[in-house]
Amino acid sequence: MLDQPTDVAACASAPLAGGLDVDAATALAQTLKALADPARLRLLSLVAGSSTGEACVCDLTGPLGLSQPTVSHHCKVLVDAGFLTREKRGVWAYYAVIPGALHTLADVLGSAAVPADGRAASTARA
Amino acid sequence: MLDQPTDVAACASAPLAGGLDVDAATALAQTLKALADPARLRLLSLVAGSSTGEACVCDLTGPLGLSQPTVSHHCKVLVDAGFLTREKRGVWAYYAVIPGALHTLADVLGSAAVPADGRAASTARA
DNA sequence: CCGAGGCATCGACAGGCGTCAATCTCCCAG
DNA sequence: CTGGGAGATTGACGCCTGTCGATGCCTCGG
Repeated sequence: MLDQPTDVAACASAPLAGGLDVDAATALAQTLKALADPARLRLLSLVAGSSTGEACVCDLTGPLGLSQPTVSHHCKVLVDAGFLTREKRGVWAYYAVIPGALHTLADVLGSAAVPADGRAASTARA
Repeated sequence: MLDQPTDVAACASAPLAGGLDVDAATALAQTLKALADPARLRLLSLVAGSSTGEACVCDLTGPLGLSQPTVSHHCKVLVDAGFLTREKRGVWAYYAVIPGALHTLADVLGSAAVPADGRAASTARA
């Protein structure tokens, strides 16, 4: 299978123009970047696994082994990325996972995972 | 480094011990971090959308607008994360997406995203 | 009204990561 | 055997980010 001597221009001829455009890739990367952190993954898991489905910052600092400002920062990132909701009740701020947020992301990744043969991915709108 | 929880027992009684453990979270975060980059997302998309399902580095530098070392670096990251395969044929190195890699990741995220009603993913499924 | 406590914000620091220029290695063509 | 080209590696630089201590805000209890 090494018979493309004349077609050596394969490297330069294929336009390869498909795929996500720059801003779509940037947006998806930012969403993924919000999850690409052990502390935030564990934080999400703790909140999701809570008996009431929500947790305040002081509940998370212990299990996570992080300081209160750091936990607050991670919560803000996850809220900003659309994975958590923040509800201030009295002195405490309760965070809860947004149902379907992770599933939506999983669906985007799964739909992009069908290369099949006819360039299925392309612009897989979010 | 690892501090010992002094058991402040602040506001809630729930110990919140569930969730992913540290190493699982770290591993998943590392996989996600490999995808959390616009250049790598577009690279994957370009390779997956290629007519032959594979592409060499010199095919990617143009569409990505990145230098050859940078593209090679991103390819290495994706190969290391289990999203791409590398096959050296002659002078060129052809990269192809591993079928099911993205789907597996999507499945992990999706399964963790089903809190159903109470606690869901991870441990303690009663 | 005043003290206490939870949380967000600020400033600072260290580490990681993306990027490129320069260089090296390897393989093929002649 | 020699030249050329593709790709990987190295070193350096700058930006981004995770982390913490200190501090301010805001709400509740007394």
